[in-house]
Amino acid sequence: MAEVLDTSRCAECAFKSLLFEKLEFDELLELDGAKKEVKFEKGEKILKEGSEIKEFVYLKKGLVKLSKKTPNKKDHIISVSKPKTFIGFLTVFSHDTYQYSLTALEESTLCFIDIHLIKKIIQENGLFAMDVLAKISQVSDEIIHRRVNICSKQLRGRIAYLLIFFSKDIYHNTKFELPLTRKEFGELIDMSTENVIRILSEFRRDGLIKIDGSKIEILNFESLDKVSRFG
Amino acid sequence: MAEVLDTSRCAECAFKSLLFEKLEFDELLELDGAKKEVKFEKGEKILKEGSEIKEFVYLKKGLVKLSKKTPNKKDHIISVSKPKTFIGFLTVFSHDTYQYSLTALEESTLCFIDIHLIKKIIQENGLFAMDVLAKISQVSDEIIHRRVNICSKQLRGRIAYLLIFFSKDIYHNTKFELPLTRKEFGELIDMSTENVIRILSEFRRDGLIKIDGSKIEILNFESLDKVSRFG
DNA sequence: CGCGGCTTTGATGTTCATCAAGTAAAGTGG
DNA sequence: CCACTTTACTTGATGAACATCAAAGCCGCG
Repeated sequence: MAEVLDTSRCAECAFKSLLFEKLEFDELLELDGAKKEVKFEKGEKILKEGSEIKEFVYLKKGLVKLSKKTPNKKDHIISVSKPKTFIGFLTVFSHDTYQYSLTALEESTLCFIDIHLIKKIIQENGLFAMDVLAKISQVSDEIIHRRVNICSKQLRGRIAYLLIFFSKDIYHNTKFELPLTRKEFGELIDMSTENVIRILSEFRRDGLIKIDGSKIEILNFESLDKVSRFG
Repeated sequence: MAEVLDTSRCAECAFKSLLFEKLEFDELLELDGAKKEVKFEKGEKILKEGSEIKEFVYLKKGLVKLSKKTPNKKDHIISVSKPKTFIGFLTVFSHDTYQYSLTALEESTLCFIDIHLIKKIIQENGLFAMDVLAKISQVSDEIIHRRVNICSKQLRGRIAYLLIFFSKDIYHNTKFELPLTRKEFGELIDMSTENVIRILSEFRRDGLIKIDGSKIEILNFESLDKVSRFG
């Protein structure tokens, strides 16, 4: 179950994150008081789409997915978020309810900060406002960029693109454990589970990757990258 | 050719736009001095991807497309922007160069405002900062939402979705002139020109729409909407 | 032990891009 | 003004890409 942690100070954690660099010390103290730090197990649901936005969500550690139900009740994964980013950026300032569900893909630690406090600090601290803007802009831009890329590729290209994404952007390693089931993998790049498996096997036969269950190793990064760009 | 206009005051124009409601009068005056208002003809290129960001771009009147070249040199349309929105929101605060090209789809009037001035006002005026955040969040969210929707549908659903988008969100009318060629239509929703035509003809045969060149009229909104949601 | 969920492979039919060919409209140069 | 090119649009035919169905193996869990 989700477990509320005896929190470490924001000052220590926040200094590591780009966003909070611009905060004054008393603002950080105020954050300390108003935040909750919660740990989630792999697979645990963090937020449900449609629920009211009360807090600003920061992913301190771990990996989470943003998803949404389609009209025909299928799950659709919008994006996978790396640690040290703010989730829900996309809706927090323009909606009253979360537009996406949030689920932990690995054991993850999240900070929940009262949304009114964040808004207050934004209004009072111009540098902080600029940083939030930069971050929001960057996060949105990445998501859009990835979406456009994925849409315009054929299946082989999509799989390759996603493998390289996990390797380069998330794990910084050619060897990693895929945090998604094959089904989720398909939901993230709009293809059937069967074809996810088929193409992964194809890549294995072609010597591009090695697979052992959810453990994946990229053997030929250059070729895979070519497939990702032109497939 | 693009024509620099004898500009009307920001105060008048801006008061109509949500974003500028929160500005003080002297800030508006400052904007007046720092902005350029330019008119573009249909088809004219406004910005090229890769060029340096010096200005904040506001679409006062008209319609523009955001596009990008794929690695194999094809054009890809990211989004179509309605008037009274800020373009380039997606990159202005996180990059030095524009990530997308901008082209006028109709005769359009755009305002260019020195980016440093905007950043200065954001830092000094908290309410303005909050408004920019809300807008940026909303614009990004819409684009992501549309992209995800389009990706997850089959061709019939995509075409229907886009027709309804133009009818409801852009023209507020069941009758409108499609501002895109069939080819561009395809570039926007990732499908071949031929299939755009084929499916439009199909919709015509089924009595869902009426087509006369680029003039389109939606005859059966409900059915088209069903196709859009479940196709 | 048996059930359900995840994974895998093969077979089948649908959806879609591509190729080819033709028409219409619109600009271009003499 | 007319031949000439170019560009957008349209339809049909073909094959490739892909989803779906079916069946079987695997593993964790009650």
